[in-house]
Amino acid sequence: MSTEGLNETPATPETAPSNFIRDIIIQDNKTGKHGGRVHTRFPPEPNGYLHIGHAKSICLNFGLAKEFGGKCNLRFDDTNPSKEETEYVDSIINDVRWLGFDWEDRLFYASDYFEQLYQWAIQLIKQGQAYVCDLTAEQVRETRGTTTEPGTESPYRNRSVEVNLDLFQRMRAGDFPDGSRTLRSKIDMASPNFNMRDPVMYRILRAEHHRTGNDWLIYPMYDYTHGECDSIEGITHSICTLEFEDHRPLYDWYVESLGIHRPQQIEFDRLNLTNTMLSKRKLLLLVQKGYVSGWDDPRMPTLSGIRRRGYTPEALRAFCGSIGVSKTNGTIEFPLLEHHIREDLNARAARVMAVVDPIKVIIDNYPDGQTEELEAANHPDKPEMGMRKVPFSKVLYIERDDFREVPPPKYYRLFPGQEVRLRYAYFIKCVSVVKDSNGEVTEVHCTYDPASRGGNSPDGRKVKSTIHWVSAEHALTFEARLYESLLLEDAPQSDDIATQLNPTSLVVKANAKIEPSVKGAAPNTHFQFERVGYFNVDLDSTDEKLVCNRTVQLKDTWAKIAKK
RNA sequence: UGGGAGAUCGUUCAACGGUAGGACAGCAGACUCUGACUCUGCUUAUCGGGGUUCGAAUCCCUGUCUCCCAGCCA
Repeated sequence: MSTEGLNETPATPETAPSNFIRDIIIQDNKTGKHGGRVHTRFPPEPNGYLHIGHAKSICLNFGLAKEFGGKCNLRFDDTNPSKEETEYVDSIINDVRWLGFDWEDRLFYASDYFEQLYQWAIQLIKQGQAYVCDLTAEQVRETRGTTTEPGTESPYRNRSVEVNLDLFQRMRAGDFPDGSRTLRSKIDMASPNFNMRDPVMYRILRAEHHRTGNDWLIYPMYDYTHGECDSIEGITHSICTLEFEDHRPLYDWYVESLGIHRPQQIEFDRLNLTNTMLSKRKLLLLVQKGYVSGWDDPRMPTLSGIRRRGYTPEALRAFCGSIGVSKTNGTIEFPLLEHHIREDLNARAARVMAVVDPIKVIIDNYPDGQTEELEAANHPDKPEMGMRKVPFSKVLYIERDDFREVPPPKYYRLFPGQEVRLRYAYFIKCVSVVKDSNGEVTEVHCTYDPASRGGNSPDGRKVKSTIHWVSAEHALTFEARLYESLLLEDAPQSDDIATQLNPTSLVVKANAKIEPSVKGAAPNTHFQFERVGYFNVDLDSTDEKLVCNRTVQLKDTWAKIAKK
């Protein structure tokens, strides 16, 4: 045991907190398995936008490479042109970069290797390990067998090498219609692993590819492609998610049959998060059906959505580092993500006063028409972030929730007879209220103590509460977009997305008020609206109209007390 | 049902035959010009049953439960 941290051992690969993949790499480096090299890759298919689940994989792959002085490639797995688009390629490049990772000059595409893959397919045909099959998709399915029964061999399985070579060449040349033939691996129709029952390597598909256009009429399947791409790039550790465990024997079969460099496939559990969905298919549905405004809707778990919401790459990286890597298949609680964004923003975001749901306060004994400027700190713990001036006058707005005509137990904000502090300003005491015909309070009348200017009374008098405010005359009106989780707390497990959506996932406050100092703030500037939450300036903001997104609420002890 | 993988506080990750620990969440308190932050303390776990061992979360056997697989998707 260490002696009270006297000679603290520096963190080494052996002593730092680890995970099973890191352990494998450490072990491999010890045995010299890959010559001490660490080369990983992040291989998305460009068929949608990246989400937080991908962030876990990105941080893992790039993080491991960085830690061990290795490299990590960005490679697009673009073997199915019917689903892939340049729009997705661009967004993925942008998102990985935003997350803070650099693939240097190693941006690759599976489609870069189409010709090589084709040549290797010919090699497998020549080795008697691949054949052209004329069965239809339906027939292939019917002959695949079941969990308990072996499949039956294709009648085309034993064609001669010459015939196979000719047919395969003609598949490429366009002699046959889509779906009429495939190139299959000759492995084992009786294997308990379905992936080994003569898997399809190539299909005939007349679809325009986002990079190769109409050059190809046949496209390689994932299983045939992935290991070889890894091999070409010299990947040492090919990290993927759990559902590919069953594919590993096939991955190995291809690189071994071809006699090329064999990377090691390692599977880990994909990220699951409560209160949101991380399936590309469902996210696409949300976009298509208009439940959200787009892939970058701030409620979306996509990197572009979460970025617009105000999450930072630093927070996301910290989150990914904290969730660990295993094969357990668990679900992370959303509050852990919120914890990390609060932690990051608490350290960096400038404080500002904004009233999201305003109610008018009139200081009866404050001179009409008078304005003064009060000093406010931009950050309570960071004097280097400076001070700013906040205008004060007779008519103010405070948060509606900060006033109660009849205070509940333990409520110590403003109510008739109660004295509170206006942050950085004065002590005020509520003396009366004005109501409209519905009995709703429209004005709260107070008196202030001029001696308490700046926020403290010379007589040492204490107040229980400090509330935030803006001057009605000086405040900017802005639109506050208040977000909650996309899905209901106890969302029913079903494919019907509509029934799972949280109806209050977005609440727009069009008449929110904010101190004038924020005027002109650039999009994506982060603020803490004191006592309310962390917000950032939305892309929709213009010079005339400020729009802010609530990134995350501040922790709210009062809300818990009030609930009891 | 055949194959593959997994099971440790509420959640998640660690402990790699030698004191079950951290983070988040929760609870209680201190501090506070943010009911924020910070700080202090507390609650709670080795899936069941056998074995091996001086000693088992860890090794062995057995049972149970959960996840993945029968695309010409990735």
